[in-house]
Amino acid sequence: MPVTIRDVAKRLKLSITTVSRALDGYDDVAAETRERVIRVAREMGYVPSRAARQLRRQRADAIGYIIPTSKPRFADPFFSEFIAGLGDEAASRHFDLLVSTASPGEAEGQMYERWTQSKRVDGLVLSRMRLNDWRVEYLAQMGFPFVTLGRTAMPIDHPYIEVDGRAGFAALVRHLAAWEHRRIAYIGAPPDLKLQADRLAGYRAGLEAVGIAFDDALVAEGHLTRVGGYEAARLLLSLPEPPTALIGANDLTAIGAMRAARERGLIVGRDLAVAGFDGIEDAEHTQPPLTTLNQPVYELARRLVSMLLSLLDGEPLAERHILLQPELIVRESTGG
Amino acid sequence: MPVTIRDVAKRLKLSITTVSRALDGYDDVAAETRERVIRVAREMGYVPSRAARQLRRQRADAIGYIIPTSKPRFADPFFSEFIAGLGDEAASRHFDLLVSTASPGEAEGQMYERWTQSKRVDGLVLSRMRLNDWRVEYLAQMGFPFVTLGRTAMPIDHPYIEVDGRAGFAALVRHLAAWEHRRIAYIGAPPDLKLQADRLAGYRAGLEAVGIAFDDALVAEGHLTRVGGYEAARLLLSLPEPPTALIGANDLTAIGAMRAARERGLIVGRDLAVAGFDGIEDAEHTQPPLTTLNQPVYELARRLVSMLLSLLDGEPLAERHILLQPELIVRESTGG
DNA sequence: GTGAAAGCGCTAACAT
DNA sequence: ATGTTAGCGCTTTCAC
Repeated sequence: MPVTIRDVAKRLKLSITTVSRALDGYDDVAAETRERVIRVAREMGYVPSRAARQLRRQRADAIGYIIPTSKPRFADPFFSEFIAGLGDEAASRHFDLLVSTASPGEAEGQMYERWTQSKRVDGLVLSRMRLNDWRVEYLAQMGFPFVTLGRTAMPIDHPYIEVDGRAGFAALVRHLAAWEHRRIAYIGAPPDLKLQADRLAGYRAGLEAVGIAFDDALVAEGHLTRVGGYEAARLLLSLPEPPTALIGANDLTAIGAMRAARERGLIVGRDLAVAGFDGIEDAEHTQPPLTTLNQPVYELARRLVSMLLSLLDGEPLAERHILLQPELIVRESTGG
Repeated sequence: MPVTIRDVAKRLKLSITTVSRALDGYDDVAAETRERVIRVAREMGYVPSRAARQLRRQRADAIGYIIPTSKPRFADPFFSEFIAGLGDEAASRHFDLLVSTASPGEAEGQMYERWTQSKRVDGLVLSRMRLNDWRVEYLAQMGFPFVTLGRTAMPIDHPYIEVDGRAGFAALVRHLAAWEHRRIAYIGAPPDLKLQADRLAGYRAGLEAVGIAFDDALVAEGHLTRVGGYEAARLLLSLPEPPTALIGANDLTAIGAMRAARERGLIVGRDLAVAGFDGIEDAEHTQPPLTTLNQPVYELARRLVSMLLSLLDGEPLAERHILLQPELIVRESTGG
């Protein structure tokens, strides 16, 4: 039913080879022929069959991203923006983006296997890296192309972009200390995540830099969710000596913490400083607006795809490892 | 390099035909043979090539969703949840989900064309329907399978699920009127959207039901975004006779409106009632928590995919048109 | 119950 | 500069 390259060739009284090459812009077809081919192909509404091309070229012209989430409602705006970036960059390079969700666990492994084995995708983008990440091990060992947002703690080399959570949180702690905060709490992420190791290290480094002793009791674990932040903050705020400042591992955590503060009758920005990480749009609209460390998620995503596609094309990467600094955006939630 | 059906056949000393049929569970292979085939195939790590299968069967085993958004940062959690639902249901049925973003306009048309023409996907899911939606026209005319979240105003029949915005907003207005509100404002969506027509109609129907005259001045346009809601609310609240209640076409709009209220020194829930639509998670964490009309986005998405896949399999749909009622969730933002 | 063979639509050696 | 040919890996008649 649909127009094939054969139909076009027949109409033009050319071989399908010539048509194929003309369409792909090879330079061994006469300029005039090429133009005729292109014109007629368009007229006839010819669209190359992806499946045939893939089968022949052994390449899917698609990349994949598996959203790492545990809940059906992965309400983190971070991912929305990330996916938008991935999709836009991929589309602009005529690649498809396959998306799936899988919580870390068995099903996750199956997804990765399915996509890599069946060559449904030519490359993968990973995010929310674990310190010890079997995905990296698996893909590296398979020789399957991938890029990651963030590193692991493993010695396996691969292209990545990382946003410097350590430096960011250290700067944030110094900022809070400059406002006379001495009891600064940290609501972290699950301990197996690289970002948790980094951000916690940054928090500790910041404390040390300003001469505040690290206090175990002021560190809690959230789940990078509003609810996680809320619950952790409730505990921290009910301490005999509650903190005067609260840092969330991400903005959602901080937003949840703000709610806990309000419920205790605290005015955020006056009685309690709160800050997060990510720079999601919500953070501008909270009451009061949230101080945060901004990372350019959309751009990050585009750049990652760009790196991945270079990898696929066998082009050398200008930069294989990119470290970006998050930008401290000070808003009312930390006083002022 | 990868194991093909040929390798498996050779190892088993069977024809590829038999292997293929055994793997697909046909009943004309000896049970014993089938088991051997399946076992050996697994042992050898055989994974069928998608491209080959697609080419042969003329079917992609994939569905597509183009996120309708105008900005790079499509921070609406609605879409996150929707995509999660689409992806999960698709994956559970062994389909891929292709995702792309395109703002309504020319690029959007190209995306739809690309996906339908190249048979990259077997079916499409549409959302955020327009009253007059060329996408529906185009796909219907092409005979391309699709399902939609929401209807259009056109006479073209297709499977859809719709959440009754009209009934929802009518109920919401009645609820507000019961709390003695007489000046109820509505911050709508762009006028070409079906949901806007419905929700506005519901608003008007609600007013009429409780005997409040419709007042043009109390209707503003947002863009279904926080910023849109914020700006519209600023205008409305600076009216000589400002509203005492504010309905946003969605939760983001309402959240933006709450911010505008705070900036004017109004206490939401006491000086001003605010309500939205969607039931996104943010709405539970605002200050105060937001009254909203909840729609089960994740489930909707799964059901839409389920409908679409039935369509692709030529199965008759149990229900071709589904109308669901949103659930009014009353929280503190509307007093109480 | 199993196998031989054709062909999905395309690309890329290898002619000419 | 253009054409011939051989598959890519799979499914599916059609024989046996």
